[in-house]
Amino acid sequence: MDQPEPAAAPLMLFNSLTRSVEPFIPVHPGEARVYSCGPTVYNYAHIGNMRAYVFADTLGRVLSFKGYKLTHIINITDVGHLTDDGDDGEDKLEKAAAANAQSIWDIARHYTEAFWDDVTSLNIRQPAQWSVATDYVEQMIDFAKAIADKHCYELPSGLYFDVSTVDSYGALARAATDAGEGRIMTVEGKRNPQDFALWRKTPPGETRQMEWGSPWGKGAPGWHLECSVMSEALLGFPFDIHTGGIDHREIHHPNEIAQNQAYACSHQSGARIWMHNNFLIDRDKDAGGGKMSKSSGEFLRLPLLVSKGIHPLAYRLMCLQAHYRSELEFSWDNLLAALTRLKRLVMAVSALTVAESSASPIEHPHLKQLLTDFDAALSDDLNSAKALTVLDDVLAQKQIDTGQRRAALDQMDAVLGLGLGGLGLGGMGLSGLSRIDLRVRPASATISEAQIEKYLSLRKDARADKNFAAADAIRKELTAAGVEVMDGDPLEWEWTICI
RNA sequence: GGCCCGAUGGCGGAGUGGUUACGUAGAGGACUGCAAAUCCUCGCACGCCGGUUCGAUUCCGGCUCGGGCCUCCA
Repeated sequence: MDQPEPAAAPLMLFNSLTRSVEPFIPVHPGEARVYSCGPTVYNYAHIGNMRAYVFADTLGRVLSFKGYKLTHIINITDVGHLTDDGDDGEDKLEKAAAANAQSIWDIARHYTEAFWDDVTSLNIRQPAQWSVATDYVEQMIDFAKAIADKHCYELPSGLYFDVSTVDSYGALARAATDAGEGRIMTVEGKRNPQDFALWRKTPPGETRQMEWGSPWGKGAPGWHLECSVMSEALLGFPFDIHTGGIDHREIHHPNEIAQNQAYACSHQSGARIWMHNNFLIDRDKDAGGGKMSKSSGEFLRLPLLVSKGIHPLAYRLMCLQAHYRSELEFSWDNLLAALTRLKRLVMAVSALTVAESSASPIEHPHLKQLLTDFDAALSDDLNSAKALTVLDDVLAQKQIDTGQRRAALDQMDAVLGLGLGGLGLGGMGLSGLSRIDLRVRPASATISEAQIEKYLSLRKDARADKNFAAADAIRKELTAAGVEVMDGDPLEWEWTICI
């Protein structure tokens, strides 16, 4: 007697525009087109920054899991980001180039590559395209030309967008339209405090490393323009989902929407759904705690975690344990807790041997139910925390055939991206994580692995001779060297992580 | 000053009008020469004060505390 197939849950997503959870209805049937605000490559990304890309990746993986043909764009901002809001502040990249006596293009390339390294480490799938802002300057000029007459005005410092020319400016931010006692810096001649630059002119007598000719003089595009232009060029208006950090909800995305409305001669915002991830919070900061930010000096980068012996996917798991719209507290204890969980997951998964005949399709009714639960959790505005508990549940069903369970886990890990299965790692070509991959050598370690093996071999002999005093002495030495001995474990030893 | 959000066990973090996920830490057990690792089992929480309700951690109001945005930030 066949059970009816459980219906897949409709994908529900929180739309910042309406501040409510809405069904995902693609603009183009069967497709999902997503644009994510990417990094400004004037500095390294800290782990808080990377939360945004873990989130965007999770969204993309869920869309793929639900059967949509995904086109994901992430931009690289290599021009146009100012050090202040006055629209006449220094360009961050120009500033960084000057500080390091390097070409601005070298700076951008260096930090872009560092960012891509982090993306790879976190098993974030490659987007359809990394759109680089400086490749689109001509299109930005064309875009600005198209809206200049009706929506813009020129000042000595540049071309400005008049926010009063579009409907309901700032609706996304839910901000009051009058400036009040806001701290927006004024530029002489701006019509509205919120007006922003589409084009920033190079001040007379100066030359910048990055500047282009335009109808408004030599200069560089404003920051907001690039996302409007690249999202339109690569995805077309309207597209499905625009993502970014929650900080963009107040300024950058409202400005982007205003430009899109002007360009499309429509009240539509360009994207149907705007999604924002919340911040990673670091309470332990000297300055009393708060969100991580690049401008406050020291910050945590992924390679620092790795240098302490923590596998980067532990950070991914830490992100997945929380909802993307919740603030997430960073602490080393937390990260280590995620690392332990990841280690146990990897062990449990690798213990599932696959008999050739028993893999997919999944037929066991309980496993089918668990897959349905997994789908329901993620379809409920990406509840990855709950989805992870379903994954645990699959591992706990010891009475079910291991091949069947392994197949179910592979499907699940295709969405979670934790490198568990090895079969379901869409796009990355990473083979499944093994226990030994998680044994990351800390930078502070001084003992070589060959030495460790030698000690362990000596200890094994001592134990065989029941010379426990000698065995314990060797273990003590290894402990002092940051090596934990584990006799009953096939791995035999592990690095001790010191924070 | 304006706008907005949050408060769940030791820590982190889901969720819910009535049996309160999960992880990690902790306790007990198995295993071990011992320890570790692993496995099994088990405690432990819904900021304060009112209101609505048969019943509130969950809904409403107030309070306290914390955080975010209004500068650059994911």
